[in-house]
Amino acid sequence: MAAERYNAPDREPHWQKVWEERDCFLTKTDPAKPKCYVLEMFPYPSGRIHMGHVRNYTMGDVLARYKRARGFNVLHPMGWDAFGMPAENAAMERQTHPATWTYANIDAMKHQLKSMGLAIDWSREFATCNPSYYRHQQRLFLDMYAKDLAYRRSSKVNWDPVDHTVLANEQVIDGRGWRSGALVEQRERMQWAFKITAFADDLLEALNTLDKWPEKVRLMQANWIGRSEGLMVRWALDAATAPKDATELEVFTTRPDTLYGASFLAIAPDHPLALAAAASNPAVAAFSEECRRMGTSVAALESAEKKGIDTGIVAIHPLDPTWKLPVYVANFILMEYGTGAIFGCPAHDQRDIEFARTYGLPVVPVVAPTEAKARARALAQVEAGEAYVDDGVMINSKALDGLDIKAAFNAIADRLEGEMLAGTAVAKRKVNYRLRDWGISRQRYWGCPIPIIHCPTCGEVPVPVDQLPVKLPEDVSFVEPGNPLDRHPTWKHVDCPKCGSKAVRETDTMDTFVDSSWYFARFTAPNAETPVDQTAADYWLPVDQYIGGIEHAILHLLYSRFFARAMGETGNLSPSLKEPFAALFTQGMVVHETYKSGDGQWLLPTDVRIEGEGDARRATEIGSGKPAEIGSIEKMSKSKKNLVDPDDIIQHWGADCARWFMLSDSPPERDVIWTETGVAGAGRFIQRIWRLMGEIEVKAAPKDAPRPADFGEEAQELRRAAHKSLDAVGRNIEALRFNVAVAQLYELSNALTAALAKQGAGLDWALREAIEHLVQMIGPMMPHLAEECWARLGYNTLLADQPWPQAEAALLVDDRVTIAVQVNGKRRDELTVARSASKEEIETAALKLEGVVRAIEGRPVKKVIVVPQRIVNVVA
RNA sequence: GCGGACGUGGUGGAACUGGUAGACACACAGGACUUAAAAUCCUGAGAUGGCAACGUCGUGCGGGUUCGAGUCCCGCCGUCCGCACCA
Repeated sequence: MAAERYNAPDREPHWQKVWEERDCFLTKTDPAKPKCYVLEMFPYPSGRIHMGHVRNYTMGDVLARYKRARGFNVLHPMGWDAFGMPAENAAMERQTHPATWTYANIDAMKHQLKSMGLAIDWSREFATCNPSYYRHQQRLFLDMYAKDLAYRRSSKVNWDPVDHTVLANEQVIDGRGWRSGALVEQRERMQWAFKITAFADDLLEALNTLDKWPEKVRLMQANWIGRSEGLMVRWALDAATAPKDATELEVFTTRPDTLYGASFLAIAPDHPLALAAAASNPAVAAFSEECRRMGTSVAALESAEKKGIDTGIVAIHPLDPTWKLPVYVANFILMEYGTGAIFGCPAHDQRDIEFARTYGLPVVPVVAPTEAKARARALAQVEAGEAYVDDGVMINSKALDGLDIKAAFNAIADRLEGEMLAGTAVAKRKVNYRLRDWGISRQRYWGCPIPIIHCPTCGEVPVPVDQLPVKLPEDVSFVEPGNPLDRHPTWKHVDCPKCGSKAVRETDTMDTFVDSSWYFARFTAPNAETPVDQTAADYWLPVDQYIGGIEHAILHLLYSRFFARAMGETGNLSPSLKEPFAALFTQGMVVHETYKSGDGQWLLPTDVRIEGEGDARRATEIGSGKPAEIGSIEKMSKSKKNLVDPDDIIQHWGADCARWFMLSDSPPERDVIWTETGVAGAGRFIQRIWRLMGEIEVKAAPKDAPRPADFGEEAQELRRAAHKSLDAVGRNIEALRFNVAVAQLYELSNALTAALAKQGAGLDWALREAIEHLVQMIGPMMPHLAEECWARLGYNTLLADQPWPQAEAALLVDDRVTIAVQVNGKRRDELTVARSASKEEIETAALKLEGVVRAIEGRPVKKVIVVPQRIVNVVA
């Protein structure tokens, strides 16, 4: 027999062609069949797929193919998240039009994805930058506008004063514009927003129903929504110190119980009171100006050194009119949260205590544990500059002393709700959310136009539905910074649809997160005349398994959940749907070693040669022959050049090899380290299967041979191994534990290899059965190889159309089990008994074991714990 | 800064609901085949002591609960992710 190697790069295109010619993966809406909608987050068309895509789409593909084999009508589509900044950057750098660049990238990436052999229904493909998609998105916007779910309000942007353009947070580096280098300013602008806060409670509550989502994602979303119950408290301002017309300051607090520990008030730099103070106080104005230069990123604001400035304004404590507190402007107070003002209680808030110590403000503990020692410790901790944030009872709080914090909260709230300031209650209980409305305005060209016309007489006028889509003009230039739509000579000038007078189009486009917030629904009927086809959506939704990166844990997923609700409210989706993704899986990243040349330049893995092992491992720069430095393992990125091109891998090893490696070893939710040796190992396994096929052809029973009446022990053993794999691999694929499924397939191959050397009744039949099962189980993971093997086994059907084989229950349980026997918790021996052995039988046998007798050393046996089929523990 | 996760041999990892830690793979070492190499096949291996039988230690660190802890609880350390205009 010729030991020919399996030539993947030669065979893979063949099977891809066969699948395509036979329309294998085209899906029809068919209510008669059970459905399964498998979706991976669609890619941004950057130009080339990367290993992260390979991993993501392989996982989805395994599940999609497996579910097909299990008899489901599987929807597994693919599209392009095609709007976004990189296309505009490319346009500026290379003088290409964003559309040209994007569509060329889509072509290239589609070609690459096809070479992976994915079981995708390509007839449903769409790109979000195509008017045939965004026209429906504009429709959704108008529907939301009609329901007041889309509205305009003033909000902040990063303004580059040199380029006269709005910058994304990632374009602000150390407070400066990435191109101009100018100090960035915060500016207010009228901007469009979606009213996601209208659903805050529902978005939070419904997290409980998402039992197939990772706990951590639900937690992150819950924290992001940030529901808190607190009190709005109005503080009177000392008229002698306050700016004209400013008589009070309203503060939101979740800890009114600590009011007696207050030592200052702090407001955001853009709080109206701060602006008023700045008008007459140059120092405050200068400080506020400095804060504005921090940009709009919360991370930057909050990790900056805590700073503030005393405005000179004095507030009067709501519980004691003689108690006066200073009002500061502070850089860590956010206008977006609560009222943009807080009262500082240093003893019980870490930020406040740091602030108080910097500015010499009093620190008075008002909560402490009851128990003396714990109280002393808590007070010492506060003394040392660390806030006490745990539970306790009130101290230094007059009438509240001795109450627990919850009772104190209520006592204060009740009292202040009853007291009056300028005719209305001083305080009011309030549920507050951290979640803010979703600002969708972008001052960019390459996005979905917002279908609104601004008329000097009629105001905001929606573009009539029959005039959609509002298409992006094609004749634009990117030589100057700023939004090309804004400076376009004709596009924005239109007549008002209502009164016919001269008006202008909205030139803001939508955040690209809008595009990706409803694409899952569009896939169910990608050519429908309405955004969504009810019948198709009702059948297919929700997505049964959604797979993507953890970096989308909050925004994209929360926005999609919001869209499902908003579309329900506007009649675009069934209101009963609510949750778009029934199950979510977040996969880890693909990481790789980094390399640097002697002069500190990053090197591509293909530019270095690695020699040696362990500590003796050395890298050499191939071009120059000079030694290179081996750096840390990091997420694959262009900047660090630690990239591996999927094309190279597929051309050299084949798609199956890349797929198999992506599935083996690392658990899918964790990072996987891409290594050359790992790919080579996967390549070896492919050849091993191929050789196994050759040997089996000689020794196995022919196709369709009748099942023997009796199996010898060897045959029985192999059959048990095969059927156990069948059961376990199926369960592990369903649970997306691909690495474990892979290990089980290795074990079955080992068992097959071992069985080949044996003889026994029925073994030839068992070999045939086992190899067929192995090939079928490999099918979802390495579909090309599996088809090739299937044909070689004598079938002229497609493996892709075969049902998953049924495991025989009788072969799944062994009648004898080996259990460990411990003495005082340490394993000393083991015992093989009948599965059905009773506790007493096991105990008797265990106590006789040589290892057990030795370990007991003649001591009396105090107790014997027997867990049948598991363990025995002798306590002596 | 805030929020969230993760940590097991030389390496990636496995271990069902607290029940034999290290399955499976990579790398390594020895052997077989070969003129030789590659490929392939067989064998070995957590660390440590011992010729061996066998013992001791061992799941980031320090405590705790339990007959029994990688798994549960408390406190640390380290690494990574998100923070609203990157997608």
